[in-house]
Amino acid sequence: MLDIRRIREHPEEVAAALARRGNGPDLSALLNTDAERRAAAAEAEEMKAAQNRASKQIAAKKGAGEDVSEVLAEMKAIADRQKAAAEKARELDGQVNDALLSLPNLPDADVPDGGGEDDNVELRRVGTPRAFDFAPKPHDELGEALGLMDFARAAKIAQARFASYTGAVARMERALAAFMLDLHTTEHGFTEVVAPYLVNAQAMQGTGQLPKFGDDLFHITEDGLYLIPTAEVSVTNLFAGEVLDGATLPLKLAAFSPCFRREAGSYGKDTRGLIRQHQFHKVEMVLLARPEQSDEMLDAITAHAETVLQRLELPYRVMQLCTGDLGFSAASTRDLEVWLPAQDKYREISSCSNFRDFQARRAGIRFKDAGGKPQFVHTLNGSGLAVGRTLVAVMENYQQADGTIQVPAVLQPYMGGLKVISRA
RNA sequence: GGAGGAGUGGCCGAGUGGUCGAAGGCGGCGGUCUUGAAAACCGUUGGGUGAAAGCCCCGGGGGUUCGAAUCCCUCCUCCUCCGCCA
Repeated sequence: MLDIRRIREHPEEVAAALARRGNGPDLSALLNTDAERRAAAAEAEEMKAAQNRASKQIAAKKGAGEDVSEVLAEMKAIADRQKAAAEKARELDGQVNDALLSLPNLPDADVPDGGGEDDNVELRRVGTPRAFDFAPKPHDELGEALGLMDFARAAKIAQARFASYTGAVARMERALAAFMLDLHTTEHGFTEVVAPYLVNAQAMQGTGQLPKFGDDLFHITEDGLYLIPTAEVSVTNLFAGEVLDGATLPLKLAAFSPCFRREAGSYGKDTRGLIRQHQFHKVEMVLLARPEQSDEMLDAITAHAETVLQRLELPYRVMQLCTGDLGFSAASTRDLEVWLPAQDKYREISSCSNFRDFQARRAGIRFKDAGGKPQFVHTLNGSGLAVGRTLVAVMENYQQADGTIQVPAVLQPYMGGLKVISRA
């Protein structure tokens, strides 16, 4: 959430930054409500102060055995006015808060302007797509031909956009997750975390999924819980409402989790295979940092995610998202796109973002140095990586003419030394 | 799921309607003393908002009252017992 003071003090600057995302909102209504709110709050406070003063008087008089009936009658009137003013202030406060919760983060100044995906800027390309001497097949065809992937049965017990896989392919999913977690925890200094896969509405609001994007979430109304669309939600909100010791920052956490997305509005997109599923696994890196650390940390997590692809020897490119493609909560985002030979293009496999104090403000995550005032942390996160999509990339890039799949060297120790996946 | 108990400052803990943002202790910080340390003693020690005065915060929310940490409702969390269960 944006700082209301910043909006109040530099409205043109905030409006201009928001406009860079496309159809910028009109802030004048918010500013008017905020002004009314402050006036109402001031009045309520004045009234409350009078009430408090008189209240002490009553206590003192009573203590001295004096008659208080006159003051009491006066107080009743003040109390009524106080309540009315407080009620008005509270309502306006709610309105301001609702408006703030619906405003997206301001893009960083160096984020390129653009209307959407096509305006993203390629920062670098690493690795060379392999030259096939046969037509590479999509992963779902490969998996079904090997008898190790089953979309029909998954749809039978759930619905479309769910998958089931078996044997060596299932094991590779586990191997990938284990490899990623081991890499981040042993080489990149992350602490592994397991956190809830179902969270409450407040957590979803903390990281920015609610109130605006409830349609993208699976919601268990009976219990008031939501299935997480990413471990970012659980892990970031673990620290909601806390004041952290500044010396412990940056806090670097890595979590493996299933992710659940309703994919509302993506009908007809990526309907085949594992690319766009309602349920998938992801290893997520989450960082809580001091403000001055966050730029460097965004570079770092991007590099950590790239390391996974490099170790797997998968070709990829790094994209700087433009203002029009930036997520609601992010100030700056870099996507990693892996080469998928069957699609003949690069596809997103990781998204690394700096949220600055946007999420911290919503979730109330602060830090304090010895003797200092608490201030908001900066939050960052990055996929390291989306496991399902990594499986897709491995299968497609490592496929052989006979439909078998080589196991990347780095995964072989995680798969009992298996070198090639062939028909079960 | 049923029955009961409990949530107060970094921690422990007092406070059952009035001058209580809250005794006392521990811990932290500063000081006195000491060659230094310990002990002792003195002082200090939460957060939000605001230019300030002030206002708000005793698990969350709501209510009663002129006035709530204290009374009522509701939700959450934890503990004990029973039931069920990976």
